[in-house]
Amino acid sequence: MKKQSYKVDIITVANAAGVSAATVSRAINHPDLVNPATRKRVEEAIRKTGYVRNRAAQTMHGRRSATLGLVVPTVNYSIFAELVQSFNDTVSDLGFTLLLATHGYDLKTEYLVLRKLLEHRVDGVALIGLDHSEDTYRLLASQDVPVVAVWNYSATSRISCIGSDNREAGRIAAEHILSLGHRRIGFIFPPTTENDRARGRLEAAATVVRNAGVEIPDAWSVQSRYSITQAKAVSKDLLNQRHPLTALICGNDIIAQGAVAAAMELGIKIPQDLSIMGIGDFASSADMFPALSTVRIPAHAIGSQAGQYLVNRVADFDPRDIVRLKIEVALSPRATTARYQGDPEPGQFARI
Amino acid sequence: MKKQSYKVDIITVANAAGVSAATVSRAINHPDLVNPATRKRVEEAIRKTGYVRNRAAQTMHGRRSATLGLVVPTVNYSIFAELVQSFNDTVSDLGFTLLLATHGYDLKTEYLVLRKLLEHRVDGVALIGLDHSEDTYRLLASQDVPVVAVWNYSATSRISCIGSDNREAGRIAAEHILSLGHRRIGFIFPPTTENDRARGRLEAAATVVRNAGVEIPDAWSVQSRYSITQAKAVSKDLLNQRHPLTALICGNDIIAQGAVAAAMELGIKIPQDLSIMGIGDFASSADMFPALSTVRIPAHAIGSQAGQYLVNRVADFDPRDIVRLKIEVALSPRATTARYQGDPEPGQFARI
DNA sequence: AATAGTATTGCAAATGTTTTCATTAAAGTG
DNA sequence: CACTTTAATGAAAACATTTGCAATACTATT
Repeated sequence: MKKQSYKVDIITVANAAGVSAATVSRAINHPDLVNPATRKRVEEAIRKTGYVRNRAAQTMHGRRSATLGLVVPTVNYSIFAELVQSFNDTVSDLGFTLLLATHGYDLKTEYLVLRKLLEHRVDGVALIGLDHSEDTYRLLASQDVPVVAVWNYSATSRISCIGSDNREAGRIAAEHILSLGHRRIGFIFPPTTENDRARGRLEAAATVVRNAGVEIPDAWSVQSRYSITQAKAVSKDLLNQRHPLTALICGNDIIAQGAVAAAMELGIKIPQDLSIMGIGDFASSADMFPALSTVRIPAHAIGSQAGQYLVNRVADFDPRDIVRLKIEVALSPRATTARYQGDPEPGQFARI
Repeated sequence: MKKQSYKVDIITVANAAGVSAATVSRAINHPDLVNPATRKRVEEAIRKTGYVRNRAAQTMHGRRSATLGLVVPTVNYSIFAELVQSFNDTVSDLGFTLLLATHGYDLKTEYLVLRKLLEHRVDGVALIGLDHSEDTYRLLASQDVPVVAVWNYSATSRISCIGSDNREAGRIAAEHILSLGHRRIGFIFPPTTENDRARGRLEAAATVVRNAGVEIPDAWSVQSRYSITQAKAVSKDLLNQRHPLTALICGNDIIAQGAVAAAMELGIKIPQDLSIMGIGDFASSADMFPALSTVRIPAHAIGSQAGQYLVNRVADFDPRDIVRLKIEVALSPRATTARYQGDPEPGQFARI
């Protein structure tokens, strides 16, 4: 009885319950509008027929699709994974299903996947960061779908944004290293084109360092993609050249983890011989050994706030204006950074 | 011109191109059926009007929804993240969009999110493992939607499956440890209820160890959820009790990473004082320090094979019978395991 | 030049809901 | 008891597309 092999639609249910399709629809979407006794009968009929309602039809009618789109560069590694999880948890509890798309750090691809999400008539969409192609911004404007840029905060964003100030994160990382007395500082960052997160962090960190009168030789600033394997290789390379580095500022925790592994493999003592600073504070950073010093960017809070905002926008609780929410970052000094023990007199950068 | 504020549908495009809606539809879905010149005009009209086609209408018509559902326990931490990524990459290239849902290791929730995916009329759906509620199996059968169980292989699965044999993974991990001469072995595994992956691994590992004549005191076998923080705490606890353990077999790499961090923090030398074995081989395992010995489960291959299979099933290229594909696991001995140096004469377990 | 075949297009039906409007029944109200 | 509300339901239109069928215009074939 339960295994209806052929299409069971709302009319099948209506017949089974001895009511009209309209009543079945109401029993599902506006239970308070139908007589409790009737409702019971409908529910029973749904159970018996094995009916699964068709959201496509609902969507087509102009009602909500009950989906939200989320576009991230990648879901590999922890950063965005954590964000995806909290975003999903939040919107899922509120009745939405997640349409996920990734673009592998390519903004042209981002435009294409965004289009696909809009074809599915997502009720709202979240993107990572504020670096997007002009096509992307135009498309979003033309569809006027609720949208939010997640991860980055900017006071001048073209669209609503919920996230942290990456320049601040970079600044804090650099100030921490400087305040420990380091003057010979290496930088390992991801490519900064089409990536405002990394760009903001690097620019701010480098500026702080230079403003403190500390030079950054070109050879001490290298690039690594978002991959622990590559980060480790790049770090090994850098450290093998025996530059007199005493500290390393990394663009994110994954790179920092690679740098830590590289240093340990080379027998460099952390933090005695080399301080390593990350940015991000991923799930594993606090629990690795030695525990990673980093700047905490609260991915969980960001994801859940973004989800909440989007749901509110869909329900039209929130205003249609641009909203900008800044989630504060915080220094998390742990075991991979320590005061420089060498020649410069300690406290020399106390003014920072 | 480009920013059509109000609804632009297929008819708007048809008018703009001076053709019928049917022709526009064909130009999009069956380009070969329409005159090249007309097609050009239609494409131009689409561009000009800013038309974004409505998949809901298409879905409703009974055509493909062009979405695939993926249900995972969680996307936090690397395991499933890696799988999600490769699955998504594969199906995305083939024109599908991913509907993602998570259930937090709760099978009742899994049923509910699966239902939501089916409401959206996904063209196919992938679940993790083979432990599912009876309701779930019934629902899948009644909807006869292409489905595949990912991650686990079982010769007797009720539905198609693509994955590795977790018992084999557990066996290999245990054999590796035994072959190194260890006899005092601790176990840290996740809860095994509603989780056939963990259960298979633990049962097989324990069986191998016992069959070798090695006892496993209850106190040496502890549980930890899938969290590096908890794993580290649990490991510290276990190691602090000063059981004379010489090796630890962990249910997955996350737990193993926590165990490694715990041991290092306690000043226990790895692998000299303690060997630690993981299962999974996540992205970071090879590049952490010391590099983690583990059993490789090729998440990337599994995800991409599963995606490919599902797409084929949707296109009806694959047979409708149950397909079972076994992805081989492999020992990845690295730096966290070493031959036991103590009292038992080496080679004592050579017969294993 | 007539015929058959093929390529291209349009018309209209069909898809599964939701919702407006109308209708009926039941319940208050004076 | 006649009259007005209120509650509960149904009929049918609307949503945006796809596709079977039919019609038309070409192209080849004899």
